[in-house]
Amino acid sequence: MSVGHTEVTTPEGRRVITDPVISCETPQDECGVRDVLDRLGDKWSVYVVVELAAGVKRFRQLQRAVPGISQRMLTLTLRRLERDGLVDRTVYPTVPAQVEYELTAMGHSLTHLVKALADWSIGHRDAIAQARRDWDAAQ
Amino acid sequence: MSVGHTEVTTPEGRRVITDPVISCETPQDECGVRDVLDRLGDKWSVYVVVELAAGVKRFRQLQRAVPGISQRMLTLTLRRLERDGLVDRTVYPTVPAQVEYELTAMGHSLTHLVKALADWSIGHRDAIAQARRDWDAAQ
DNA sequence: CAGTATCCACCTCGATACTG
DNA sequence: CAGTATCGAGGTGGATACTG
Repeated sequence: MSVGHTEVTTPEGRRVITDPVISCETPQDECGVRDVLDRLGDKWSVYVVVELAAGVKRFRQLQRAVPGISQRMLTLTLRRLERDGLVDRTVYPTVPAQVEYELTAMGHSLTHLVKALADWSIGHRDAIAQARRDWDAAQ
Repeated sequence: MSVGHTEVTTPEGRRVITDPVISCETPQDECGVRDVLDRLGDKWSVYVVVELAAGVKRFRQLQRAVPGISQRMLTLTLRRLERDGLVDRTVYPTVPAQVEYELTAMGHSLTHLVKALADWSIGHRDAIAQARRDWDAAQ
């Protein structure tokens, strides 16, 4: 896979792009970019990752920290993150059960990007909201 | 909204996090972070943004550049990006019609994050794939 | 506390056909 | 070329109830 592009100058002098910027040998797997985006794209992963970025947390602690997430979705989200090697799960055989979640090294390396995304998000939320109002009004 | 956290040291000497890292006055709108993530999370937006990051492109050009995208999804994706103020659409009243798409300034500012994400993705795809194999084998 | 199981509403997306 | 319209399959996520 490659990330790059080819610029061509037309006879009219306009610069246009001819080649795909992301090109894959196997378009089906989409170069593994989807692997990450699927995790970032689902409804809760980013919030869970951001919470865990601050440190180790238990299941209930996470559920309180992420407003609105259901038990089912927190479980699913954590399992997927664990499967992808982004989160470690530690079970303490106490009664009642106690389980700690923490980011792996790979999970932490993703954190910087996620935070940058959150910051961009917050910085542009008003502009986006305004753009939407304008667009909707124009329709 | 705030991005931050509060560390507390327990009587046992363990550091734990008590407060949500992302806290919103209105949990419903999720601080506008979802506004961005929804766009990044859908199946095609990132690819379209990456293609447009390289320069102006027409509809068909985009469709060729993004393997597998249907006419319908390209239209929907572009409309949503346009509505969010990330993409500009210019119609030339020729026959047949010709429409050019390009990133707005805001769209370009998102590009850096998207590229960073794509790079991270590519850099960790093997590690993630391996983690998944391990996890699946353990089940 | 930390889950699992089930059911269901919704929404996204793909395929297909048609239009200016 | 650049769309729109319609249909239908599949997947995501919420509510609820139950368990070790």
